[in-house]
Amino acid sequence: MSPGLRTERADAARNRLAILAAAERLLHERGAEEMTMDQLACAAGVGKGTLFRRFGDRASLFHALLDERERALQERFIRGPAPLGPGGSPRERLVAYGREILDFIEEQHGLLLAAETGLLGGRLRHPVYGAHRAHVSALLGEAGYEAEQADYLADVLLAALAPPLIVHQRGVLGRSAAQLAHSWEQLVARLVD
Amino acid sequence: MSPGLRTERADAARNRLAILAAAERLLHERGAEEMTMDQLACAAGVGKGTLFRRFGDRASLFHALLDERERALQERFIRGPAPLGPGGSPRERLVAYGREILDFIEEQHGLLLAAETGLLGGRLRHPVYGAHRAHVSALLGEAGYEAEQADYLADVLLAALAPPLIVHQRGVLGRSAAQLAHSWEQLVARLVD
DNA sequence: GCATGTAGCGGACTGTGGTCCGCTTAATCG
DNA sequence: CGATTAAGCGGACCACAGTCCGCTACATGC
Repeated sequence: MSPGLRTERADAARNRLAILAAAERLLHERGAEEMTMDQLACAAGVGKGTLFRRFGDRASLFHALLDERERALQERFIRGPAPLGPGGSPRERLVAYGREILDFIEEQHGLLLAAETGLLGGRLRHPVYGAHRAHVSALLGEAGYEAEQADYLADVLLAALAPPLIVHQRGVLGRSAAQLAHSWEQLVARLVD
Repeated sequence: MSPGLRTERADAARNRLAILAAAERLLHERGAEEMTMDQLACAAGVGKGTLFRRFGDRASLFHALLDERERALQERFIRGPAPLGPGGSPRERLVAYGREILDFIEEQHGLLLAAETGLLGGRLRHPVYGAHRAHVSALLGEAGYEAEQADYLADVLLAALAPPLIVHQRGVLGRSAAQLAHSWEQLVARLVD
């Protein structure tokens, strides 16, 4: 996949791929919740130390698994076709952005929740959050908000699309995906224009 | 404090108070993060089993410690004086509500973050969340929103006031308490009236 | 008081995330 | 090639949350 630094040792690369492949398989068989790091190390045929050396901690492993799809998602709203990508009004783009995130959560909620279990701040301090925040804030800036309020509102809008909240609304509260998309659209309409 | 059920055994009550007192003390000396359940059991002079029998898990212990202050907070916005309590317009009450929550987080952030570490949904499925949600949703209803959108917006507004987000904005992003209060007011102004 | 049933106790135990450190082995250089 | 070196390996180990179950002692009826 990624060429990586030229100095990655052959066995290291082999193990990294083995771990990712084994993780993918275990996630498919059991859920993310049931997969333990010991099981994964065993299934990948590596020691536990190797696992943690490569991925740091459990949450980061899930981030690594999401990485490819996350990258594609970012590509779509930064350089993809309108209304999600450049070309539409800020309002159209924000509405499309929300729909896209809701779809993404619909497909990846298992991984997303599992990746969320870092104690301090969760996803807030992850670089990925910064990219989304910058995007939303820029759209709000285009829509006429002053920079500081745009940043603030970006945090608010992203909080409204946070995986744990969406999953709660979908599952516990019984909201349909369509209802959430509609409510999001009304929210954006209130804030932009 | 609470009279409790008449059938609470004397030793049980004694232990409950000892645990809460010891927890309060340890939290003051070390932080919430550094306090382990073993230490607490030891400091309170009880077995670990007793600790978990009474409080269920670590997060619930912190909820119990917050309970009194949380109850007082709810009392203030449900039955207290305006503009927080009944008497003002929905918009005034929502602005005051946000300020109150921001103050509350400012004082209790240690406990609030520690109480947040439940895997599934965090505070979303706690009864306390339901009370806040009902309050905010009712105010939005008064302001003219239809019930479903009011519920949705209540979730969004509460997400904007979630302790991890506020702590992140205050600490990492360097926003002042006054800036956050101001941004909140602008947000409410956009959504109500 | 004393017997009796049971709520509550406590600490040994378990499962899991994460660390440590002596050993292995891939890459590099002569 | 063989020697050198350090990146990488792996599994024993640790800390901590949460469980289990035989024992204790509180409340209740006599």
